[in-house]
Amino acid sequence: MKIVFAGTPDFAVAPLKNIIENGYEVVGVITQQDKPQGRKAILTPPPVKTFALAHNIPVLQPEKIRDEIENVKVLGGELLVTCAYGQILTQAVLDCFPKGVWNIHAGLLPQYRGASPIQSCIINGETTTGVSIMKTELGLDSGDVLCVEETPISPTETYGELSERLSVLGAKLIVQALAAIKGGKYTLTAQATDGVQVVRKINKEHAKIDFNRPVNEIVNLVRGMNPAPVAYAILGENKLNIYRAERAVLTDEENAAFGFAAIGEVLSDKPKRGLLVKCADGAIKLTEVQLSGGKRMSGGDLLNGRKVQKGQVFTC
RNA sequence: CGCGGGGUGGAGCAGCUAGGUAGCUCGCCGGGCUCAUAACCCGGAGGUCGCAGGUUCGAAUCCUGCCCCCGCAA
Repeated sequence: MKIVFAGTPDFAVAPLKNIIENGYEVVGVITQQDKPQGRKAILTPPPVKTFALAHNIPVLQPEKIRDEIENVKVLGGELLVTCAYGQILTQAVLDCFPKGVWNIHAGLLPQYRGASPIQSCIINGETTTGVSIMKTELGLDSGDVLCVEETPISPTETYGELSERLSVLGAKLIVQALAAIKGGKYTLTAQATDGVQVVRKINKEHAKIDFNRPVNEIVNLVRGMNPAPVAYAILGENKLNIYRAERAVLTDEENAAFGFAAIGEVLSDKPKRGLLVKCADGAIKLTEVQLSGGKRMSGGDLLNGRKVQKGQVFTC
């Protein structure tokens, strides 16, 4: 069975690797174009491209895949596996593959269709997610599901950590799915018609912390934004990136003392106590932070250098 | 030539503009107070101030070159 793999970021590498290691013939890889990365804007190939080239697999990087149908056909694949590729496919693309187009989706369906299933799950405070292998059709993540495996989300797990786990899970599932497809023994299940939800791409605009929100909601936002695009808060002229945070457990004395504090006010003066900030329903402890231009450090260290002091108030 | 911040004992910072004994907070070690402590008090160890040149009687501080780290924007 000749397979073409379409994917772009790190997330897609493990599945591609596992497909190859299970003896499938990957005749081509389709990925996004190289993009300038970092401060020097160095042109960087997507991780999947790097991996493919290292395994001597032909790589296609169409600006718009729908305009390069012929090149896709030339690869000679019978089946297309997509995994975080980053472009919308057209019917003409789907028609290139007699054994179908199958997608590895890092979320449960139909609740988490769309571009940011992993991040959105965490931000929404879900305790369970999973990976779905589905048949790709023209609708957005609306295709029939071949198999699903669920996994619990730990209360402190970040976007990056969960993404890594789901990538490995996806790698396992796609190989099972390919075996089923190859043997012709599988059943497709239509997605439920209620509970459909499409989660959009997450960007910086969603990453600003509003301390008027409940503590748990902010903690989840911080988790879902780590490592990118990273939650942040504004303190005067400074922007503070927040990588990790947790609910602060307050003593009775602290509760009494903090009663009059403003929303967003820094409550702690002792580095040992950690960096506590007042929220709608309690206090949040910012445990890993980074000031513009500075290193990442604990909230305690930040207090220690007095870049942030008790009584200052974050802009909400 | 995209914009910008930074490299000072183990950690986080000040000192640099107007060169002249290495500072602060924390950690660590020892002692004390205490029923006890992450609290408090006393004492101590620990730094070629990113690297290399230069100016100077004297450089963390001024000049030149280089290396490294990071935020923003793409």
